[in-house]
Amino acid sequence: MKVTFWLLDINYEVKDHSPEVWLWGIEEEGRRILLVDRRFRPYFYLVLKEGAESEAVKGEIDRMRQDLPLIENLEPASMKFFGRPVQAIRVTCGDPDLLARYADKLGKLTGVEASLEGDIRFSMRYLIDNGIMPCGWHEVEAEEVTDDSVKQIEKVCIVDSPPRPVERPQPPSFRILGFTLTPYGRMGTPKPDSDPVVIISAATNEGDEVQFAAEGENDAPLIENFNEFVRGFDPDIIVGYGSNQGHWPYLLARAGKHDIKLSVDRAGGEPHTSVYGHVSVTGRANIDLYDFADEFQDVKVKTLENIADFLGVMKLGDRTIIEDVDVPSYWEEKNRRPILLKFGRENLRSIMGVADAALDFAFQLSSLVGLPVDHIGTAAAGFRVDWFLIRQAHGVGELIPGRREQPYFPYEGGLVLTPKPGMHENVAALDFKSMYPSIMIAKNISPDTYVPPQEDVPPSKVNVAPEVGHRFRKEPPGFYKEVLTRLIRTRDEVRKRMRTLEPGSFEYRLLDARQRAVKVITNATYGYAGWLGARWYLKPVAEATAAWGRETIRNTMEMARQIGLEVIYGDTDSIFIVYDPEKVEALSKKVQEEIGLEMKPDKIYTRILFTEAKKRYCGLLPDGRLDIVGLEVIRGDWANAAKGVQETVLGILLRERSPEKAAEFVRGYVSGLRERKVPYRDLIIWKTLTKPIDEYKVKAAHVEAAKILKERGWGLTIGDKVGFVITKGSGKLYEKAKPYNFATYDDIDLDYYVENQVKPAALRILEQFGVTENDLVPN
DNA sequence: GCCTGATTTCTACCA
DNA sequence: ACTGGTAGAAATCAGGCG
Repeated sequence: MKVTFWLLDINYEVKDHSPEVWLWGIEEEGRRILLVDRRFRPYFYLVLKEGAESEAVKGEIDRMRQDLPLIENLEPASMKFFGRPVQAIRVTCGDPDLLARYADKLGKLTGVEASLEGDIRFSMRYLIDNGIMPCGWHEVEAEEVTDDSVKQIEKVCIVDSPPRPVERPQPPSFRILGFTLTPYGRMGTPKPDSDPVVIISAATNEGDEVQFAAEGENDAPLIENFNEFVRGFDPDIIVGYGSNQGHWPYLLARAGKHDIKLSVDRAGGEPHTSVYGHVSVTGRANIDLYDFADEFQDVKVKTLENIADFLGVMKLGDRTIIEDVDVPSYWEEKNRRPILLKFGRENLRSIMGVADAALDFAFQLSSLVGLPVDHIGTAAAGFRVDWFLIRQAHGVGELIPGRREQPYFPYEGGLVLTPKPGMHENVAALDFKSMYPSIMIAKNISPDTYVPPQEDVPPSKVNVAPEVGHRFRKEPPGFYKEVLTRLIRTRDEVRKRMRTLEPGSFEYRLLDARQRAVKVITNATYGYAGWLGARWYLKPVAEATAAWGRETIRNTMEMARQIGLEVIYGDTDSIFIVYDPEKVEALSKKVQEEIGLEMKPDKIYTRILFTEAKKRYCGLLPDGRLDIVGLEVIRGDWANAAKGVQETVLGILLRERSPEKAAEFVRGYVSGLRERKVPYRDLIIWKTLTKPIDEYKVKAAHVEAAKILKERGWGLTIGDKVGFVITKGSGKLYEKAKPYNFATYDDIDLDYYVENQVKPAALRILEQFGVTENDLVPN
């Protein structure tokens, strides 16, 4: 019987050294289905040394068979490795969990140059070899069977033939569950060992909203209730915020305390932490929206409430925020408990709203890269590119390189010009359309086209990178060139189709998510090529790309000058020039003809202000908005007081061109600040802990604040943002830093905020106009 | 021991 | 746990000072 399904999750089981692949999906008719494939075997490749005989190596392997009894098959294979044809033996081994060990052992044989692909996880192997994409539709021949095990699924089938992808206009309708916990700890950050969960809030995309409350401090019943609720609703997708590192592990630990099995998956098991640190709920897609918070670059402190506020899902002004440590005071008081429950519901609504904004992208990224949607969020950018490339390589018979330990040597990157300081009228920022990918395509830069220095190749056959001298064959097209060309073409096609659709329509949204996913992978490829962890790492690739980039921007500036355009600034792939439409048009044309890359105006500024610093400027756009780049205003580690003042100063200067008025404003603000009129929250400074507290070499304000938090029971880890204020006292700054929630307005060192926050931020700009520190002293 | 300028450490940004 | 280039604050070091 033919089954059409949308792939939600995949896992595998090993029974008596024999693997089964389980594909969890949703049928077109909406039934939830499990497809079991018992026909697939894991394997790896042994690449033979030059001149080594396949039969001889087979003989070597045969002599080891008693040690490696699960070898099922040895098959010669003609493959490519970095574009070079190689002879290999494909070794099939029955048990996927032993594959890596077998691959290592056989890699040491005399006739073997390399053992490859033994590190590809079995479920990924299955997807790749069959061309199956998570979050996509497939057809398969399968027989329905009756399944009497504990699986929570409507239909179980045994697969007869490999599934193949098919096109369908839209995904099935999902059942989505959102959840959040309220843990209760009287000693700082709650610890699952001692502190119960007092509320579990859950909602479904069908409009149900429930809250389970603990009985006193006994959370056993609410865990049971949650268990039941999840099973009853049977979600396809589970969303949370911070659920991978926070809620799931906490809930599991609490369930463990009570000997309750948290059986919320579809296979009768429990959630478990798996690759890249995601929590896997078998048969469902567990998605932690926090893993997609990076998509919202404008939000500096990535809390759920800030992201929900940014998206307009739930405004900060309209909601309650209760810190973990304050939970007891709400929970214990009868009349305050409803506020705590309300806080839970608000978080839940935020989660559902953020899910609405982020899930399309997650699905598209998953189906582009080929990683299951529950892994894709936790996989770092480098691994996303890695898996994308693995798919592409497999498609063209390329062997997948392993990761290798290697030393790090830095190389020179993009070119940054010193700006012409001051105010400029009518300036255009021109930039190259995906410069690095375009260069990699144009120069055929790739690990497989690289010609090492000792190799003799006629100069006419290679492109030679400026400054660094690396050579790349012009033909045939390299791996990166092929891949990037396809990506760019795909994105162009998607965007073309979008233009025929109503923005806001279902398909438009889907395609927009698609093109964003393609863009993310395209833009990460250059950085990936220079990343030590990349399977296709080759320093000369990244180094040559950057060198050609510098040459490109230098040549472009020279052309601009020849045409009579004044260059004010430039950074990596952009130049800022005084705008003259005709000359700019001429420049684009010339660049296209002589360099072969596409360059166009990105933004036109009515007026733009540079200081002498690179990477920091502010422009006024025709619609009246300020475009602020690099300055304190858009940094997350300055007090709002300073950021706000700087933004206002920029506004006055660029819109009204009045340094006097700006200085007057600053004086007024400083007076107000000294009179304690600035809200406390505008004095908080946020900084990230980038390493464990005891690894810091110098004493720093945010680290000292973090230590205080830790003493009081806060659990802080790498990546956490610490909010602190500077309090009165003597000595070093770090001695005066206190967590914002452990200080009051009376403790604040207002002088610090005037002298080290507001004034420097304002003067950074106002100095350009001859305004001095004295001019900012209130009369 | 204190002052000062140079250097290091740290974070967050730009492309 | 994608790259290098950069600004800026604060801590810390190193040397001058009889």
